[in-house]
Amino acid sequence: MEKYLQDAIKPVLIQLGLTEDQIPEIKIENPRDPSHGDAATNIAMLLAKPLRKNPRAIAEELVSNLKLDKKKISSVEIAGPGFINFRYSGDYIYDQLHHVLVEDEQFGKSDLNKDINCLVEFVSANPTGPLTVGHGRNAVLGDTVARLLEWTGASVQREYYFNNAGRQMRMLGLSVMARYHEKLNRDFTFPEDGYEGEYIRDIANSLVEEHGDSLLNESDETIFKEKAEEVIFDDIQQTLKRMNIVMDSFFNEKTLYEDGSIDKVINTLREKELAYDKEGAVWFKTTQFGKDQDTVLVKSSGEPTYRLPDIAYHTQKLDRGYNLCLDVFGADHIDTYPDVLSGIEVMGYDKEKVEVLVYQFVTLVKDGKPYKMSTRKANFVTLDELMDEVGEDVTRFFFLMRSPNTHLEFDVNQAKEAGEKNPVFYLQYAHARIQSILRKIDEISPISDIPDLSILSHDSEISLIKKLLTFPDSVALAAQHREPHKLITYLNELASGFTSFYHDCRIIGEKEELMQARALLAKATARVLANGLAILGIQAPDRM
RNA sequence: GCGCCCGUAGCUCAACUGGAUAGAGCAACUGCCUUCUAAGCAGUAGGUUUCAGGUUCAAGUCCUGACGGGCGUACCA
Repeated sequence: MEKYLQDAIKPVLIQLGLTEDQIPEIKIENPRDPSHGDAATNIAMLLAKPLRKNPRAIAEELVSNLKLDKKKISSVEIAGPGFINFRYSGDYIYDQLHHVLVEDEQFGKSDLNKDINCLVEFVSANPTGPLTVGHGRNAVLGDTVARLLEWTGASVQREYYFNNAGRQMRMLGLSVMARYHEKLNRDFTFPEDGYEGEYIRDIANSLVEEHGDSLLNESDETIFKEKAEEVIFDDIQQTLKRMNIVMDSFFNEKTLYEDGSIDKVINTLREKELAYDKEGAVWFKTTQFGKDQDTVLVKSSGEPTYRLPDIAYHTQKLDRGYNLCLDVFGADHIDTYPDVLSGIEVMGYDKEKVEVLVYQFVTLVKDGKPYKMSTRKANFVTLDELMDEVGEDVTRFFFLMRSPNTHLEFDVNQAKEAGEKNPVFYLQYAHARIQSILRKIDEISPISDIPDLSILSHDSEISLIKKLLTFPDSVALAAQHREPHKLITYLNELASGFTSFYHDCRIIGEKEELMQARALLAKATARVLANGLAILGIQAPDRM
């Protein structure tokens, strides 16, 4: 419809004497206030300046020359400072409602992003411990944005990037080793920055079960580290699966050393004189790209910092043919992003193809007080614990509920409430309620596929239908902004629209024709709720 | 100090990226279950969008400055 209106308006503007490039983008939007019609454009106001005319006069001229299909648009009004408001005709609305039912599980999909071949990299927690609440937001955001992109036609790959070498992993191995000795009542020294979580003991215990005391003579931590990695990765994958997340690939940072990507980056930077040696380390001239300081790429110990593999990783991703690399990470990593972009640009890649989705931190709140969380110490809350407490659907929903750009306060008490206070159930309840009605109708008189929908004329019916029709727009909007919460806002409005309808209009007990039409409207609503919840990765239950 | 993000109802947050009378949920108050699920509905109250300027037909949204909060600013990831 949006396109239809744009295509109708454009020739009129040309007719009014404007050239192709004088015409600004013709924006069609859904007015907030339904009394302003179903679609509106501000084009007349935008043209006021170049045409040096009163916007209302432009609007009038435009409207009088506009040829619109009566079957689609029933009225056009000029309002306020020069808005042009369009109202859909009944025929159009009923036809589109029918369309929802025909498309069914596909309704809401588009080919908006059909040219995008995207790699979404997310979670990417190193296997040093179970996923925590902090990772939760990352995981759910990444997965849901991936789903949104898929719904808009993109082809999407989900990848988990990790590093199982380096200091942190060594520390993990040493921690397990210490616990192993502890378990066998031997002397042990727990490393100073070791991992203190209880899970380390579990890993050590299972080593005792498998190997008895035969590992006591192991002089280095390797075997402990490997066991830890295996157990922890297993645990992480289970947690992800529980959250409805399945990765397509896991990418080990080590690969970048093996395939020469790392050397290539260093060499290229040196050739371009953007990398240099100082005090035994290799530095990247980030000051050339507007930074206050140059940054270290390779430490004097010979170990690279994370920035170097990060750059190599991105070039590698682009080499694999993706035209969009979407990285999801927390606000604390924001500073590395410009360096990576500078790096890949120097390497001759298009930095426009790399996009970052940054999210702010999560605070868990319980009984009105924030949880204290420190990752290294034992007092973090794992994602599994959180899901045990509030459930998987609620967990996903809460992480998606807010704009990624604002801090998220996760109120555990509110999340635990089975009803009223919990916004997830509102959506699921609406769906379950409709299914229940449909089951009952099915017993009385099975729903026909082609009732006369034009019998639907109550305000609640009409506004519900119109709400249903904007679902694809809402999916597209959320996808383009990479902001799933926009879809949640929509679904809340939809559910609210349904409950008003439910309140105002009875279905069962009305005369056959009306019951059939209303049943179909309810069915379409359930479909859209289910599709929306599917994008969010949340169940749409048939009974509650 | 510098960089990024944020400041909207008592609380948690929206506001289609510059549009028309700033909206939801929770908390408070008033009604509504003999009828399709009350995990619900209808209504009341709650605002100088932190403050001060500016840009324009139009500013919560853009610009400048202040104030307040978060994160970063490592040869940690």
